[in-house]
Amino acid sequence: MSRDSNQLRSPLPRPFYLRPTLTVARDLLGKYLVRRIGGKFLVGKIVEVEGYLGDKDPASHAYRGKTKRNEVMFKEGGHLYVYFTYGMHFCCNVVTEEEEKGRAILLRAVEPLEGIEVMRKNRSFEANRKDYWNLTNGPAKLCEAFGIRREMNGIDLTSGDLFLMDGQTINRSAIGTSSRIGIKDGKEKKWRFYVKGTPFVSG
DNA sequence: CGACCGATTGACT
DNA sequence: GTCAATCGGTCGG
Repeated sequence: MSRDSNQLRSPLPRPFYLRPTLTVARDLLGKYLVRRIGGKFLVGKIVEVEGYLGDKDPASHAYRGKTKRNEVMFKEGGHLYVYFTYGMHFCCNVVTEEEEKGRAILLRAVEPLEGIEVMRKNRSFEANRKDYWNLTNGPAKLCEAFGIRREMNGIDLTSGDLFLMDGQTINRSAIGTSSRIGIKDGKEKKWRFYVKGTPFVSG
């Protein structure tokens, strides 16, 4: 990472998130997910996301309206929605568009760039493991690597110590599109986006 | 209230 | 390829 990008470690501004969800989803590819812990940083380049479109989308947690569990999805864009699933895993989403839309983007995979030793510790990797793409190539894996847990549900990504920042521009031709993974309803919607040709995507 | 099951992962046949 | 882990949300009675 260059010195310049170190100096530009500031959150993406609110308007970035207040746009159509699928536009934001494609634009998230190449952006950096950053967590500051004391003076140190965990950084990963986003390489895979999925859009979930609220009441338009039977696969979305927000499909049937606001509940205690999904209320964060109805906040203004730029907040973090963390949910608990399968009795043991956390996954995180970026809320998009204006308040009450219930739309969000699931972060499915990042490429580790900085703070890899901390990520290995958070993921309980054995010292001899060389397959470090397995640190963050799944929605629950990246949450574990970054230490994202229940108590971070609802935080504002435009201020504070967990945020997204500008990163690399991904050419349109380098973006792959597919059905979303792990859902039953809404398979016909091609709302998964990923960077082609990297070993850091899930699956 | 009980039964079912999930935007997953890792271990194992 | 199959399957258990593990628990809170959701839905039917």
